[in-house]
Amino acid sequence: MASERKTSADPARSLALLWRTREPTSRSAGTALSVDRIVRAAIDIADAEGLDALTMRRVAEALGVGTMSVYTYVPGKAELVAVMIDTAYGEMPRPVVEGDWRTRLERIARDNLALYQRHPWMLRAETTRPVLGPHLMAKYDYELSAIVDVGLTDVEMDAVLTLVLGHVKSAARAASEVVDLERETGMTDGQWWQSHAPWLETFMTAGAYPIASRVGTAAGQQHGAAYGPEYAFEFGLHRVLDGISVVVAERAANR
Amino acid sequence: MASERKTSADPARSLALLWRTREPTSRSAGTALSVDRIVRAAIDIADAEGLDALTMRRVAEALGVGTMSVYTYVPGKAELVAVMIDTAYGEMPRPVVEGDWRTRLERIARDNLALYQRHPWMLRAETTRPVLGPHLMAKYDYELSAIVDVGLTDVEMDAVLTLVLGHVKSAARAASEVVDLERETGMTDGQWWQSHAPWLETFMTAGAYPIASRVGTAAGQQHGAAYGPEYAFEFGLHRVLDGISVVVAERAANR
DNA sequence: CCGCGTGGGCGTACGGCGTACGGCCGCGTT
DNA sequence: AACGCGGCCGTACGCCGTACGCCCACGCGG
Repeated sequence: MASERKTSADPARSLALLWRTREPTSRSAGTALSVDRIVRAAIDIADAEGLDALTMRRVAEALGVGTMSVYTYVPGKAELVAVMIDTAYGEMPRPVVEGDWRTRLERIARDNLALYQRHPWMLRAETTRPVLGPHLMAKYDYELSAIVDVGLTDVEMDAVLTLVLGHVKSAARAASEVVDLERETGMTDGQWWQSHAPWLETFMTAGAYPIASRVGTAAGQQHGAAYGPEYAFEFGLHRVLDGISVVVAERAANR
Repeated sequence: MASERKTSADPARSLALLWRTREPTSRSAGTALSVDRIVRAAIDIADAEGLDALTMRRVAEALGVGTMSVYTYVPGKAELVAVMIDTAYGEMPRPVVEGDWRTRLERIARDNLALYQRHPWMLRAETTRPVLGPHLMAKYDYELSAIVDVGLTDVEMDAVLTLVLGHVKSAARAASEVVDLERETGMTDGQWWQSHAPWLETFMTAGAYPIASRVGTAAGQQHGAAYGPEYAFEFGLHRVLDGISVVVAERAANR
């Protein structure tokens, strides 16, 4: 079962780790381990095999050291995951995008989707409070800059970003579920449905859930699975941007 | 760490459990345990102490039986959680709402938010494929009926619901994080920020992240924490509904 | 040049998890 | 009255995160 949190009681320790406040002593120069090497190894494992495969023993093994050596650099697993998350944010592109705010926001949404596709474990790890590392700050700053001049209040800008990123995360999660259900059961999404459908029909007395049956099969088969999540992402994104346009237009009119 | 899934290889067993296909034999009449009693106990534990506190030993203890007795009625923990989820869906109200589709969708969003507030563990448990139990079907059917006559295609109706419910879940998750961070650290959201802020300022060299700093403090202090998540929910919901209005109007015009 | 303190590395162990396995026992059926 | 089957559950296994304390080599002050 998920856990995380627990520790983190000491803000100084956690934040110092995220911000890498630790000038390398002459002593630690020639050591085998470092926070960076540990984080890199951990991300590789999580990318390749998912968050469940990420154990402290596994990380240590990948680095060729004893399990407990990892704890020399990282207070615990929760903190390791936090640094992994901030590191992943650091990899994101932050291009200067020509065009209007809508173009920029759409680009941001797609970049975030790509992030979650590259690191699906983030979808299950980001549960607690935001990490407050340097790369998250940079990301937040960059994303705000895309809409800073459209006439919204600061609070509204934050809410807009929250909305867009929330949608991306939801859609990414749906897509990721399809993928790793496939990995775990060895069946495609379509095959999974086919194996469950006959049983479902057995239970559902005819005529119960009429709308659900019609829409469910339509939604299921029209975009024959695997393309489903992408459709949901695109549809939702355009709806969300349309909705934001309304406030933006309001503000522009009142100016 | 989170796990779930694993088992579930056998659709028949899982679905039969969800749909309670199991006529009570004369033998099982006077038994102490039942799927319902187990599920009820499990939901009580998860409601009161969170998903981390939900262990098979704990459930058995609450029922006054041996740990392994639970496995007589439930194949494993993943399946238990699935039944818990479907049961929770069953508690939701499904009133006939007067008014237009927007009124009904808004009501649905609030009902779903209330569900997540009553059962915060669902936010962390619903990760895998939807449960396909009778109550989820009923919920899906009911929610579709709210927008069945606005002129959208079946696929679009599904996407609209996905969008709205996704937003609700994101907002509920944000709100839930505030609550259980408070429970775990014993500090309010404001206190947490105050304890981290001085450290953050130490690390952030002045002038870095200018927009993030301004907007972050504005967003943080204007609606002085604890009210933040509610604002994000309301703001996002109105934006989403506005966005949906646009497609609905398009379809109405083209008819 | 030498001793020593310190910090990196890690072996062992503990408590807790999900659950496989096999046995016991009392009831309903024949 | 005998039987077998299904509810019940004690024990044990292999995982997990991590507390604790030891060893050793290295860098520095004398």
